[in-house]
Amino acid sequence: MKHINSILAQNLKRLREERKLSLDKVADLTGISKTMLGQIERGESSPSIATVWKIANGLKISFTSLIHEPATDTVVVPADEVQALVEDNGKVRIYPLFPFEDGRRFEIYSLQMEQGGYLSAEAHIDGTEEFITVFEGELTIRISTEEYTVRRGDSIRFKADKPHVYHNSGETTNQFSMVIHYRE
Amino acid sequence: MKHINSILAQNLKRLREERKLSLDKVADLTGISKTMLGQIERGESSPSIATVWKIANGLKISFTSLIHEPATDTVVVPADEVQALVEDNGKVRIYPLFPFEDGRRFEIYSLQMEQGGYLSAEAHIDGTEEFITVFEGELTIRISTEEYTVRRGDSIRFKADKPHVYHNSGETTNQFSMVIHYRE
DNA sequence: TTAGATTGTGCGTTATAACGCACGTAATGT
DNA sequence: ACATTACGTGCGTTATAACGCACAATCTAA
Repeated sequence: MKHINSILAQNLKRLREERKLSLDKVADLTGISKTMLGQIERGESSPSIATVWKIANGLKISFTSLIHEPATDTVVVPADEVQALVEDNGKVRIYPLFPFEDGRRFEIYSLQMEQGGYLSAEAHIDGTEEFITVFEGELTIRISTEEYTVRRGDSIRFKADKPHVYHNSGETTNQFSMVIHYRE
Repeated sequence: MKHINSILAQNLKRLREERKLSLDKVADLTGISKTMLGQIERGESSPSIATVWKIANGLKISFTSLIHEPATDTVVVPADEVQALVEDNGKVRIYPLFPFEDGRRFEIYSLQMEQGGYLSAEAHIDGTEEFITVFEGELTIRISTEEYTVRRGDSIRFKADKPHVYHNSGETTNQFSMVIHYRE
């Protein structure tokens, strides 16, 4: 969600400049105002799919070529650019580091829970597995009736296609990474 | 542009019902209000790409699977569902019948020009060709300095990578089809 | 039957996409 | 030097996406 606008921005700008077209020309070809096109190129706007469709048609290119991420070998995600989701009245902070994207069947989170924090998760889609490594503090996971406690340095893998609960059972704030893998 | 909303609508509804999810559940998974989700499913809204991105992520599916047209063998385009583009103060009406779509390298229009109507077109991208068949009246096309007049039943093919002008040189309203082919 | 929960839709409000217009800058021409 | 054109951005307005709330219909429970 963070990138999609900038991806479109880059693609549109690149495609336009490759063809040496002005914003006016593209506006004429697509039926989208050049003001809007400019804002899209600068990543200042999150256009509707109808607008993107018109642009693709006007430029005679596919929809996907506009939203497809130019294959990069390396991506850096600075900590301060990740906006946390908070749960349990701020006691639990979830950082989505590498969200699910086409091609990959997993996503990676980093989580932080204050002492006593709780987080309950619905059952994921069938066959889904989670891989957790604890870097700080202590974490207790309850899956159905079973309960597992993992501490600093420990890891755990479990099938996440049933409801499960995370709980900071230690005395300090904990921190751990989570990889969620979705079956093909 | 006409369909994109309904394509997304169908895909979303299908994917949701396949998994037996309620709008509330999907709202929870995606962070999009169920009101909006409902409107999208009914084709009443043209969501922003950021919204579509969130839906794709929440449901763990690719962006393209949401906007990809379910392969249909047959498509009917009723005349009254084609909204005309008008030029030359209403003297020229352009009906986009089969717009450019990924996979195909051409698009098909139907045009109608009242007596005396003019329509000038910019140069298309290099290698582009137009195929025109006149079904009613008379049509004169000027490409650079050359001029060609085609009448009912006649056809013409020309390279459209330079500016060209269409003109109804006859005494009655004319009508013709136009196929524009873009080089690979 | 009645009470409770769950589902999808309608309504009013707010946020923002999208537009037309006009301005500042840069490039071009004479 | 000046005028002219072309290009991209800022501003104010309008259209509409997106939200929260609440209602009507359907299903469950007892």
